[in-house]
Amino acid sequence: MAAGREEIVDAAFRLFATRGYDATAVDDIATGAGISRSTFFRSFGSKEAVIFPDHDTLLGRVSERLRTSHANSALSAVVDAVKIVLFHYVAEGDRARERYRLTSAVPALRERELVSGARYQQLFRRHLSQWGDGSDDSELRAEVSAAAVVAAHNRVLRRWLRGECTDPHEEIERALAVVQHTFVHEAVDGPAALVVVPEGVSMRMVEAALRQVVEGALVADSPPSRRRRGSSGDRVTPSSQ
Amino acid sequence: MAAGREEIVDAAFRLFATRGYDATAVDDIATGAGISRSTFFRSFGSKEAVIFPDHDTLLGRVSERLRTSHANSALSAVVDAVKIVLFHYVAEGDRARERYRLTSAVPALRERELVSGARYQQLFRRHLSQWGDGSDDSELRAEVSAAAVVAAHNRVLRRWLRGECTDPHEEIERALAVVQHTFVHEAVDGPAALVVVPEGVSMRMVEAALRQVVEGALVADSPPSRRRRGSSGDRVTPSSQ
DNA sequence: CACCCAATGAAACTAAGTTTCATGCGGGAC
DNA sequence: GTCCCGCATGAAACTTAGTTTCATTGGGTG
Repeated sequence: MAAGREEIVDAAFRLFATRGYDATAVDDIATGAGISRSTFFRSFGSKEAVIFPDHDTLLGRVSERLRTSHANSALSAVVDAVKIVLFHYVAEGDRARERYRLTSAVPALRERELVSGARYQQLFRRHLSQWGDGSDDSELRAEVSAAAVVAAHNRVLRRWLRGECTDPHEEIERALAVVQHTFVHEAVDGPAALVVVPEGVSMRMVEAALRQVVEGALVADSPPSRRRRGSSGDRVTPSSQ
Repeated sequence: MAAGREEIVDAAFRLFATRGYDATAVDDIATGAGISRSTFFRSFGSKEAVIFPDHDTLLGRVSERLRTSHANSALSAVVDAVKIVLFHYVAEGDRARERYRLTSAVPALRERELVSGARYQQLFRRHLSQWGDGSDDSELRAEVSAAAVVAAHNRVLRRWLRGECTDPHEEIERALAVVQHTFVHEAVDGPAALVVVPEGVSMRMVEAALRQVVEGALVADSPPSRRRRGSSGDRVTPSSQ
C-alpha cells in the first residue's frame, strides 16, 4: 500500500468522524490507511499528532518570519507572524473545522491544541524579549503582549471555525490592531499620555491642538519605529464601534 | 497502612525527586505510600494529578472570589482573584519549587501545568465577558485581558519559583497594575488618543495645553471608573523605569 | 550479480488507566 | 451478640498508547 502522510491523515480523520476519537485505536487507523502500526508511530509519534499534522512546519514558518521580519517594531513582527497561523487554518477549510469539532469534543485534543498555542506564545515572547532592553518591565511586557496576540488570534480563529465570521482577514486585522494599539505605548521611550476627549471633540481637533501647543509632539496614525527618541507618537482609537 | 492524600503526595514527591518522574511507576508510588495501585488511581485519577493535588480546590476558590467580588470593575475582580493563585503557591514554599523543578524537566508535566493555567484564563475570560456588553469588541477585550492577567501572574510566579524575586507581593501588585493600566482605557467610551511627547516637554505641560485648548478634556492620574460617559481620562506613564 | 541502505512490518514489552469482583471492616438495627 | 449493609480497599485481568528490537524487502549502485 505505502500510503503517504496525507492518506494516513485522511484515513484517521475519516475514522474519527465516524467512530469518534476515543473509539478509534491506532490499529484501526493503520489498517484503514493500509500501513502497519509501526509505520504510523514512526510517521506521527502519537495518535494525537495525526490531528495536527503540520504543526511543526507551521511553527517553523512562523519562526522564520520572525527572524526575517522587516517590521518597524518587535510587536509588529509578531502581529505579522501570527497571521500566518490564522491564514493557514483558514486555507485548510473544512479540515480545520473538522479538527475543531474534534478538539471541542475530546478534552485530550483540546489540551493538545492549547499546548500548540503555548508554543507560538513562547516564540513570540522570546522575540519580544530579545528586542527589549532586558529590564523586568520589558520582560513583563514581552510576556503579556505575546499572550495578548495569541489570545486575539485564538478568538478570531474560533469565530471563523464556528462560522461566525464572514471575513477573517478583516477581523484579524482589526483584532490585532486593537492589541497593537493597546501595547504600542510600551514600545516608545518618552512619556505618553492617554487622553479621553468628550463627545463632540474630534480627534482631528486634539491633534491640531497638540501640534500647535506642544512643539514637536506628534500625533500620527503609523506606529512609532523602534527605540525612537520619543518624538514619535501613535493615535489610539478606542474600543467602541 | 491507610495513608491519606497528604502521605501519598509526599511519597510521590519523594520518589520523583530521587528517581525522577519517568522512572517512577505508579506501583512505586503506591507501595511507597503503603497503598495499592487501585487506591492511588481512585484518589488521584492519574500519575500527573498527584503533582497538582489541590488544583481543583484552588480553581474553586478563585471562582468563588470572582462570584462574590465587590471590586468596582470586572478587571479589578480578576486581578484580585489571580492573587489567590499566586499566594497559594508562595505559601506552599518548597513544595511549589520542587514542582517547578519537575515541570521544568518533564514536558508532560509542563503541558499539564499549561492546561491548568488555561482553566484560570477561561474563568477570567468568562467573568470579563459577563460584565461586558456582549459586543465583538467587548468579547475580544475579555479574552485578551484574561490572557494578559494570566501572563502577568505566570511571570511573577516563575520569578518567585526561581528565587529571582524577593517580594512577590510587591511584584504581583506592580505587574498587575501594569496590566490594569494597559487595559483600563478600554473601559471608557469616548475616543482616546495616545500621544508621545518629546523629551523636555513635561506631562504637566501637555495636561495644561489640553485643558486649555480642548475644553472638557481631562488628563488625570486616577483610572476612570467603569462605563463613564467619556469625560474621564487616564494617564499612562511609559515603560521605562 | 552482489551489495547496501532505508523503509517497512512483526512481535514482544512497558506502563497508564479502566473495569470487575472479592474481601474486609465498621456501624447500626434488631 | 448477631445479622446486615455500605463503603473503602485490594487484586487481577484487560485495553491501549507508545517503545524497542529484529527480520524482511525492495530499490538503487558499484
